[in-house]
Amino acid sequence: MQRSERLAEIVEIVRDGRLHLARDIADALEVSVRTVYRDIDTLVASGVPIDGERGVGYLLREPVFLPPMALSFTELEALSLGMAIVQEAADEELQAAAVAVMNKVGEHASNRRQAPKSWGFGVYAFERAQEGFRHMPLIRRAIREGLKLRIDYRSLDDRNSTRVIRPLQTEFWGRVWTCSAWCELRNSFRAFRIDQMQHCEPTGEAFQPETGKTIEDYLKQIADQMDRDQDRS
Amino acid sequence: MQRSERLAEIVEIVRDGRLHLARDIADALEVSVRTVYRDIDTLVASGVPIDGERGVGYLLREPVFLPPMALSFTELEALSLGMAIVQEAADEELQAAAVAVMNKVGEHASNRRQAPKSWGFGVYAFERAQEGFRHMPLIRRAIREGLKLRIDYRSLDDRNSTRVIRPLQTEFWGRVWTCSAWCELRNSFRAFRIDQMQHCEPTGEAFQPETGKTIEDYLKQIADQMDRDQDRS
DNA sequence: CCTCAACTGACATATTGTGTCAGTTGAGGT
DNA sequence: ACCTCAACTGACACAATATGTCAGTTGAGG
Repeated sequence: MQRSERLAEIVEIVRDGRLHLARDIADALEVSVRTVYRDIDTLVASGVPIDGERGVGYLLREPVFLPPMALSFTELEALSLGMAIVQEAADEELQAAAVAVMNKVGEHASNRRQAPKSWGFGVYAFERAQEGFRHMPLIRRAIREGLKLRIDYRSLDDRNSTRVIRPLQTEFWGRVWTCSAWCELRNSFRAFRIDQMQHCEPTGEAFQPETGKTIEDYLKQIADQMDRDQDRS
Repeated sequence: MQRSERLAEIVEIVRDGRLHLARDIADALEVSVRTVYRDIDTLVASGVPIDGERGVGYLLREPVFLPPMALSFTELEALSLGMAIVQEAADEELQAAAVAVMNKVGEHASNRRQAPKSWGFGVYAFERAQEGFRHMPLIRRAIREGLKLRIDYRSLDDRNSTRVIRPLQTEFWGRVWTCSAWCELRNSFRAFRIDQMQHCEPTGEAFQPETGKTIEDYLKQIADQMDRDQDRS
């Protein structure tokens, strides 16, 4: 195995977010431990955020690494359009992320002669409702990490309630965002408009995927319901 | 200079879309020509689409290369959301490109333990109007390559006309797409709804950016107009 | 103060990369 | 048909780099 391949392999191994001992990595790649130390040095020197702790092991910090990646022009256009829309249609955190993505991609794509300066897209007419985005970063984090949320919700017919939910997915409907969740008050799936949440905070409790209460179950339930509706008509 | 750095350098050099001789590359990197041939072998072997032609030189084919890139979770979410929207809201060519982008990113992002299987986004409620997308791939190509287009257009008050335009940018309005262009019939900027174009074909003529007729001029004109409107009120 | 595992330095050895040289090949021009 | 150009290939000696072994040091946690 080539050195360069091995470096990529180490990133792959460490990327699962768990602890890894230099010894295990060395065994997996069939090289000596010393070589692993040297390789990790090289990786860290070229910017890969690997943390090593004495007596503990190695861990990759947050970022996900994309290997050198070939995107065609059309794919770059899709990317550029998508990021333009996100900049109009989502909360500030995602807006900033979209800008960051375009910067990372752009700085390398733009030093080609044949590449146009402007990517030829404009995106308008998404009504900005900044208020409605207020809770989105928290909700996204809760979905990622499996955290229960307590929300004060005002339904469309103006009834207020406080519930604990297990957030599963957010949906974008062109203008408004909803969050689908397992509702512990009703003991079933519910979709909540994010702009109708008066308040939203983590309960401090985490939840594990549980049969019957996962996003897959929810999507299946919706699909079944659609089938039944069609049978009726 | 390290071999790995040098390989990256060669990609940088060749990326400008012009011809390069192995000799020139060798001079620029202060290595022998033989080494350049070997390096280019290596690059081609790892998938970089460099074309060499005997007696001519080297050329990089279409793709743009992104270097190993670190994306944070939030940036990945922005990407994922954007691609999901593009899959709903654009023509088939862009849809396919969006899928391809997610596949490229996904195959590397998804073998992390902490990464959720679903990225927690759903996108709905973009009315698909496949007919309206018919001319989009051609228009995008025309914008990229600076090609004049002849269109049969039906305006919203049902008047038909045939014009030659210099397409500058496409805009997405949530439901419909428009194309802003310099109209050679009216000798001024016009925006056309792409779904209202009955027919659309390249004239075969190309155009160069020309003072007063570029996308920058157009955007500036719109900005000026907005200022005037505000003064009036 | 003991253990664990990350880390460092030194040195011989194995592997890989590089330049030089001497060719071959294919396309385009004369 | 022949020439030129520049991509390409193979071989070989030599230079640079990577690797394993060994013998340490360091910092955190028990």
